[in-house]
Amino acid sequence: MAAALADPVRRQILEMLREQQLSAGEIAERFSISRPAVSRHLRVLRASGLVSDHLVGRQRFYVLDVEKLVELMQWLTQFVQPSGWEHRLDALETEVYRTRRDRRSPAQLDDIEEHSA
Amino acid sequence: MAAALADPVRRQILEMLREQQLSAGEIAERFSISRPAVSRHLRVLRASGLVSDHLVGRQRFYVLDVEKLVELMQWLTQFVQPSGWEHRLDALETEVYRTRRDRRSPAQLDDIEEHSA
DNA sequence: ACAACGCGTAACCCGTCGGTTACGCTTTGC
DNA sequence: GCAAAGCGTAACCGACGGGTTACGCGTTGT
Repeated sequence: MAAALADPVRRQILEMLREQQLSAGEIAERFSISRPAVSRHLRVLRASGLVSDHLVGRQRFYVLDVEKLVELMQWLTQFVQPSGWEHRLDALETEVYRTRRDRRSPAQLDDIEEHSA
Repeated sequence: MAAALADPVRRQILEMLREQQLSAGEIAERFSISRPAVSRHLRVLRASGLVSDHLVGRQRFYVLDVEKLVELMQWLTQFVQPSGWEHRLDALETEVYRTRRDRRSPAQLDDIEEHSA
């Protein structure tokens, strides 16, 4: 998963998806690289579980899935632990779902089962 | 910097340094890969500012430098922000020094000034 | 002074990554 | 039904990453 964050393009994609869900095309047109190149970055993000996708007609929409980012955050706490953080991290999960609610639409949650990276 | 965290060996090294400073040899002997290989991982960590090093005779000791990890943490907050976190992040810097205090060795804190990667 | 130690660097090999163009499949619209 | 749109995949290629062995340089100890 950490490897997925190594690439600046992929990090930028995640930042885009922070505000709203986007189709593959919408994402691609914001980069100067070719569309297939972006498509593969999206595949990596998908495989690592950082984003979810769902099809709407001929478009594929991507949605940020913060769960893995929370894991990263938790890993980081072993190095940096401001007082009172541990409990906050427990509460994270709940907060996450609230944030996620109004992003995705019909949304199958199956993709959350994929484990790789 | 994110690229430096992509490799599992390097992440593991950071975890080792969390408890105590270690010499290059001490680090290397905990891996099954060759010493030069570890040495290069250390170079990457050094270049990205994740660790500091200081020489003692013919040994080179490595010390964790959490600053860049704090930056990562801050980047992550744009995706995950439990209520009340923003202020805690401001207080992070101070906490960092406390954590670092009781590592064995004289421990110069100058390394926090180094900016790279 | 000299052998051994601790560590970094160089040269090399090979797998992976990230870019490109060409292509194919499904959906949309006329 | 057919052309165009929207994406993904395949094949190819240069660059990079991480492993190895060989080597060099400074430090330590006798």
